[in-house]
Amino acid sequence: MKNESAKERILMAAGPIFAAKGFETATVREICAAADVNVASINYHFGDKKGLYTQTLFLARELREKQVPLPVWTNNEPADEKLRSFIELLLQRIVAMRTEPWEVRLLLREVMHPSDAAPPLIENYFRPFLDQLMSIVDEVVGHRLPDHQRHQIGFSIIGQCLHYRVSGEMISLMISEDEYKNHFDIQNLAEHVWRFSLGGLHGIRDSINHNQRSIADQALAKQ
Amino acid sequence: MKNESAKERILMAAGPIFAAKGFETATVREICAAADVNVASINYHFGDKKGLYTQTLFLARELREKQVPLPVWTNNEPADEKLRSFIELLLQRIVAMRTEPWEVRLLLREVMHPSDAAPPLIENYFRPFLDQLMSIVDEVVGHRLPDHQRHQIGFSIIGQCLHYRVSGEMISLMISEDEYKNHFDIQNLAEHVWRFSLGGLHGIRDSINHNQRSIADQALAKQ
DNA sequence: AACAAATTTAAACAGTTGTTTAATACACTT
DNA sequence: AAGTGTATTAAACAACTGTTTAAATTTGTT
Repeated sequence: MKNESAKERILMAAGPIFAAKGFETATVREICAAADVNVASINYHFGDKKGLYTQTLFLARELREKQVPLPVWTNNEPADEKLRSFIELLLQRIVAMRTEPWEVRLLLREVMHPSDAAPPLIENYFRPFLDQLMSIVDEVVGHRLPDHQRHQIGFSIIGQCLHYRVSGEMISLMISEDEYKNHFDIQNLAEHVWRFSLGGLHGIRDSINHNQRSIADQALAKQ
Repeated sequence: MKNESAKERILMAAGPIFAAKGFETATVREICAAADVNVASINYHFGDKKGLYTQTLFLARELREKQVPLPVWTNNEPADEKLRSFIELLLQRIVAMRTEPWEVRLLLREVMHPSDAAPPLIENYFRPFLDQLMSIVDEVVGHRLPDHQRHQIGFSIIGQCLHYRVSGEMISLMISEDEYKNHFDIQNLAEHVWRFSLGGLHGIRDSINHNQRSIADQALAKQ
């Protein structure tokens, strides 16, 4: 049972607990009990509680990177389909209710309340993710939009997905159990967010083309 | 300075502190110091800390209801414009960074981590809000969609807005200061979310019409 | 086997937590 | 003015917090 070293066991035990309770509410005694080590071990190996938290956060990112690497598509995959699978990946990463690993919960805590450890997390983890999403958006729209608009669109898509995580409990309280079971699983949500976002992107694409050639827009306005 | 009763002062002092720190991290001594009352007063007037929290939560909803009542439009306002102003209201209510009152922060805490006090909050506050949004969606789309789709659309719009609150700090860390100042104020965000969502809704509307008469869809597919 | 360094341990530390107590002060009616 | 119920107070309570100490144990090296 004690194959791993005490330091490793602490690190592994700390993850789920910090993720569930946050830095303040999680206690060192609780973590040490879960790791089956003495209360003094955290201070010996990590200096203090904060040191352990930082190390745990870095470990979470490292593990998550290996678990779900950025997707790579065949070079001629349609942009719409890329967006579809990206959204599904996003939902699966973030919102997967039952099997959600502690790494996700911990990283989400950091998203909502960034600490000093946030910047390296952004550069190595979040920005590449957002970049890939935005490059798909470029493809769907037809060309590269201004930075601020690319960001806004990215956040619109991410925001929709994240909402089912952040407000997930509240949502399940607001709709019937049947509706929740039948229409709010990952597959159905991905389908909806995809269609909704695709409509938004087409609207943007068409409003640009409208300035150049008003054909498409007239057809839209007619019906 | 002590015009109000001790009970009222406690209630007023507790709001901002619970909102800023959450139930666990906020301390009774801190609240009592802010209210300028004895430490025993909370237990005397509210039974225990939890009792005070519940009362504070109800007060927050009550105050917020008066501060920002649901908007009422002229009967012939265009649906698109209703959606526009609803989104702007939503962003103003939720995301207004600087002047954000403690009531909003406290209610948002409850959205993310519902307690036993959540159900009455939903019925009296959140559901009417969602209902109004969905009825606007009905107007834009042209008729009433199935319940699950109405909900999904509502959550797509709310999710986009909420994201700027939930992940606001992280977003400000991810984009340049200039871009943030110039393009991520309430006005610009409302404009974007509106256009993006309108596109999504038009997409849904057109895909329905497609089944009946394929004119609009052909025009879309052509360009 | 013997020494030295690294690790683990039980115990105690000083500080904070929410809550309770019993004495005091206040407001109000009779 | 006396009496009564309400409100406030300082003090102490027991439980818990992160951290430190110094002794005991394990580990690795010569």
